[in-house]
Amino acid sequence: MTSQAADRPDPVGASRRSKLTREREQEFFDAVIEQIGKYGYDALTMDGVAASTRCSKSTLYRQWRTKPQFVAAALRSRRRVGFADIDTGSLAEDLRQAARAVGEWSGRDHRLVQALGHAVVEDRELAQALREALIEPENAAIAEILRRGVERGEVTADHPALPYVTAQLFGVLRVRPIMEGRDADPDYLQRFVEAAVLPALGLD
Amino acid sequence: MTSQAADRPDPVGASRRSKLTREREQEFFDAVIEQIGKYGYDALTMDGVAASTRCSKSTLYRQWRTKPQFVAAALRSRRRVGFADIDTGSLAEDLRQAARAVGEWSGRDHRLVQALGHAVVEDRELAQALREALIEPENAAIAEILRRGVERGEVTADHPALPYVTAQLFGVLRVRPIMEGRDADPDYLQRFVEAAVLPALGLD
DNA sequence: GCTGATCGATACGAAGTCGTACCGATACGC
DNA sequence: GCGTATCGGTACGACTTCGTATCGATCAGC
Repeated sequence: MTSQAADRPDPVGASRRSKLTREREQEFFDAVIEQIGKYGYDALTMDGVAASTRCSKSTLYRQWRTKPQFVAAALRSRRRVGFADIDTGSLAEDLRQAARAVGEWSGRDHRLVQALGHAVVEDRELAQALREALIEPENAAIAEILRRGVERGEVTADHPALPYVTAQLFGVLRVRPIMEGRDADPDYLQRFVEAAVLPALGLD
Repeated sequence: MTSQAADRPDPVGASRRSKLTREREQEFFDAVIEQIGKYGYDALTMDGVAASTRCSKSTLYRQWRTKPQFVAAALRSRRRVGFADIDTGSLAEDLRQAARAVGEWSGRDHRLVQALGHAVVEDRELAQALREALIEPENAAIAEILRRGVERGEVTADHPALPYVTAQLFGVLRVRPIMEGRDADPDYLQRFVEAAVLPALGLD
């Protein structure tokens, strides 16, 4: 156990002895995420990130060897669950709130998934980072909501519609912009849950 | 009316007096579609198309001014409906068959939509071509199936789940590869229709 | 047939990108 | 404090791509 204390500016990678603070590092990652969401993975340039964050490319390439590895790191940095704390005691209400949460908070993230859609085919590390950072947490959050519903006896554990709830939710989220040219806002998603998801589950 | 008869090799653009036959033109388009589906829009290169079809870039740039216009033309060339002829007399059965058809035939096309997802944000013409060529026909085919169901009185015209059927179908189609790492094959889609779509419509 | 435009092939300029190398200046570790 | 590694800045080489230009060969139209 080294004397590497905790009241200093919290350098990244204690073993690497980098001068970058975690806040600084997060600036890089935010820039990456923003660029990709706006212009796509291919349009993301290391020069661009360096310029917009006023760091040098040397720094980026010192910390992360290549562009895909850099992006993967940025993705991992935002691993978090947006609606894991939903627990109203009613499956129907949980799903309604989840729908709203997905619509509000996934606006940027689903753009990210869309933008990375083809890049991940070619880079295994990128694909795994994407799954860990965005896909799995969402998956797990919905699964947890459903699990509690089953536990309370609101639906049977082998209800045929159960395995499709997550796909339904994120499916319409991603398809509406293409089909109708409008983003899937919270209202739309809640109406969808009300009209299609709950009835399929035999609720409401 | 000129003597420009019809027993000749059918040149492209009668007014342009091009020497390219329609078959030759279609070869270009096929190469474009294949490249995009495999490697994405950004990875598609004019040089690549020229090389793989053994034509010269001069030819491509003579006929289509820029890369987006070229791609848009290629998209328009494959405007067609894959399952417009489904009409079993039963809404439930129509939807089951549509699900299978979507799974079989959309394998390539939905890859295309995915690959073009971000490119269309920046090019208006490309976006419109994509809509006309792929989105609208699919939309219309499902709408027609639903319309007949309403006509036969199998569902009411204002059934709340009605507006979401198309989005659901294409939603899970596009999301399953990301969520589960597996393509949405015909079996999967039919199970989904059976378990979620039909119950939501009050059928079956 | 003759004329002229289009074809395929190739070379080229301009622009942009990745990743490396070099450079003082600064801040850390001892 | 002093050495040293990392920082930001920039220049660079190799490469790729778009779109244009050039050039002989070939095919259409009259």
